[in-house]
Amino acid sequence: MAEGSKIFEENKSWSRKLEVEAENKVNSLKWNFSPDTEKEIFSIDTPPPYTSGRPWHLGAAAQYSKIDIIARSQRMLGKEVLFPIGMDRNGIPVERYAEKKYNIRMRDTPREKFLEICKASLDELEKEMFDILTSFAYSADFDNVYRTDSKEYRALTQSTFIEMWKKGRIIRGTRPSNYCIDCGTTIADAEIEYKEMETNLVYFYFNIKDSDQKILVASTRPELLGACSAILVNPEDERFKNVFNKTAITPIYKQEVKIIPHSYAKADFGSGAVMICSYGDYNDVMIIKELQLPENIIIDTNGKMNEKAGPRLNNLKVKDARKEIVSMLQEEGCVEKIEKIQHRTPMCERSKIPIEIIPLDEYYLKVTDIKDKLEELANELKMIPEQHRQILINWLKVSADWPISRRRYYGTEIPLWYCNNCKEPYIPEEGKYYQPWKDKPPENAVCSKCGGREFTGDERTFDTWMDSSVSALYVTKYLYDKKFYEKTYPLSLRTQGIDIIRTWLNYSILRCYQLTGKLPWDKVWVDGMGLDEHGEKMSKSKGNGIDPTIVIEKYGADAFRFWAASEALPGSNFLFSESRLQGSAKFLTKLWNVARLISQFGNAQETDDKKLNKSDKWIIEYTEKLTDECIKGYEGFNPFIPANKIREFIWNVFAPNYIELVKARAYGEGFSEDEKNSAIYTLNYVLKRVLLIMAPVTPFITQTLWDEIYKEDAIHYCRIPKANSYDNELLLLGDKLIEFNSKIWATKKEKGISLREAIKIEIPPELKPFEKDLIKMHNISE
RNA sequence: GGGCCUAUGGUCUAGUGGUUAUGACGUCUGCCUUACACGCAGAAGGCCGGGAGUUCGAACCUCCCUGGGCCCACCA
Repeated sequence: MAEGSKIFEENKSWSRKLEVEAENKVNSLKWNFSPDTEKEIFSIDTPPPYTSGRPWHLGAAAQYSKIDIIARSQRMLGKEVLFPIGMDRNGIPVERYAEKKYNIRMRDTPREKFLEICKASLDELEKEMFDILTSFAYSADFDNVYRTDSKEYRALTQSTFIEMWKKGRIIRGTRPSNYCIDCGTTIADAEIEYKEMETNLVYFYFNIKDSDQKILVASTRPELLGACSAILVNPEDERFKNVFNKTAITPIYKQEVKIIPHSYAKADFGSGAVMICSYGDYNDVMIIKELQLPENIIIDTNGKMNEKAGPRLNNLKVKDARKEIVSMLQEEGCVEKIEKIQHRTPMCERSKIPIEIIPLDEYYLKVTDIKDKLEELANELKMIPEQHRQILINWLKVSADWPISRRRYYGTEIPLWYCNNCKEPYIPEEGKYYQPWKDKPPENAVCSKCGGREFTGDERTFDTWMDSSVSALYVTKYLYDKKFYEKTYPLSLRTQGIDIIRTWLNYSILRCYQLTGKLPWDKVWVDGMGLDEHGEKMSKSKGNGIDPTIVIEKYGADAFRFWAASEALPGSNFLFSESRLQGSAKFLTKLWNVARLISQFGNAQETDDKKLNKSDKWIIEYTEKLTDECIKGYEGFNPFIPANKIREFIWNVFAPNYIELVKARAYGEGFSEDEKNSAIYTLNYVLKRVLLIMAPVTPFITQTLWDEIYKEDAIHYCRIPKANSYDNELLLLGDKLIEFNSKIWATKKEKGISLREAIKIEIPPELKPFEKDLIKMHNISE
């Protein structure tokens, strides 16, 4: 050990304790970005994590580790890296968090007060997020954190809305919308998830007008009977031929509805006759539109039936109304039977309750008329890995206009006022942050239609994806610094998970393209998801989530990062495994001990190539090859390659085959000063190189060793040297050397003698250049 | 019903036409060899999901089948 090296004397293994000691140095390095650089610019658009606090998702922490490896490696490859960090702070999750924590209800709390509570919650949670990020040395520009709820960010969101409004890309419409009663707002298709649920399929009779015939209808939504506007039967269905186009009378309500032959009705489902109501599901929406049937809305936005549903159902919740109407139908004696079926139900992904389809007046961002262009863009985009492109394309094919208004509080306000006289919307100029629910419009505001000067503000906010989908514009200062923007947009890389392709990726392309006419990035890197040890998605509700901070405390951040990098190729899902994480920690200890050994020889004098021993030349060639492979991995944003290549090199080549080979020479036992120097020089050469190429993956241990042994500047400010070409023949000879070593070890084992005992064995002629080292290494006797 | 992805020793994972098929974890055996027992050395363990085809040659390319995953549509 290096003389006086306390850290090596006291620590035989790498540990979290040593990381914490290094944290100050590693995390105090500054990563500000300068656009006026001579260097090539590399800019990354990373997901601003939602400010949800602990426990953060272990899979997310692993993904951010990989993203950090990408940023660090690009710096060490000589690029000027724009690596911003943002916090996504808008939207329903924090509102729910605040409601739960303080036991309040958003709509019963004064808006101003509610916003304050949300903001305070976010500030607390945000601190936790930063602590986690810095605990694994996330190296974004923390001096310039952006927050999606800041004035500046919201002004950008609003400006982009205003810009699109002016371009005619925003439409207002009363369309049947996905409505979550719990959230009290419209949600987008992308926010819906489906769940198989058991439900009752109720069979009941309608009378046919002016006849004693009946028709049997089956429905899972009998409470919508009052909104029934038609009955469909299949045109091929013989059972119903005699009632085609006749009029049926709804039970209870006694309304007249037509029986229409339509291919949508499937003869083999239920009774073969389906009632169309406004609105039970998407098909009702389609059919009512297609057949121009009347719309009769009997569910209100509070999730209760209204007076049109009749006195017995009025004011009942949907679920209760469903039970009640079944009783009512039974009282009328028209229920045939009730069947239990499995039903795939659309649910709100946040509140996990079934959505209702209710027509509401909302704003939409036009998508349908540019779907072809979007698909073209999706095909132009460079995707890493390529295979995930299809998820985006599939989604684009089915996506519709995007409803962007939300009836919530904690979000970016829709910057619109309405003329008190004629209701015409007034839209302000871009560039400022507007809060129409509490502020008056700009002083000079005049209604463009009637000249009115009195306005009422819109009280709604935007979908949060309206904010996050312009992150690429915010981090390139689209609104605030034209020069900066021109230097950095489009960005080099978008990094994200596979789970937000249909939201973040899709919406970002849509929005940035509409505003700039370009794709926002050159390439998109899409990672898979972190799963638990059984391959199941981790989630709080399932209780299989793992807190990354606990894992990091136990095994260390570098071990965690190394595990994240080495576990699977980017793009693949990866399973959490404590034993493999432990394996990563063991490898770091291996590296630690390699360094401990080398450090005790001190530094060597510079040596020219000719003076190097053959063994030394060999391992240097190997190191060049390794460097080359790692650089290629980094250039492809693939931390898997360097992590695994370095581990293999250290553990299977360098430590057992090279170090053992030259250890005696490094100690100077029976060798000349030149030979000794050659070994020490080479050991340091290789170690130094390994630390450099490994620094992006494991910033703590590499910095610690760098400081301890080389006492130079921060390793993370260094460049990875360009790989030299390497001598393949010498490498092949080295493989023979490795084989020969194994052969000797196996022979000794066979003979039952210990590794240091002498053995008589012939050294193959081709390995003569290594003879002197080999004799010492294996104690080969004459 | 449509689409996409995937299948490699007990587990996880590399490998895109010619390799004794990679590595990790686990297992077994022997070793505290003055860097490391979180270690060292050795070993066992794979008809590369099944079948057919292309090819001089296939884990790798094509087709079919089967299992797993994801997305979309449908399910009154």
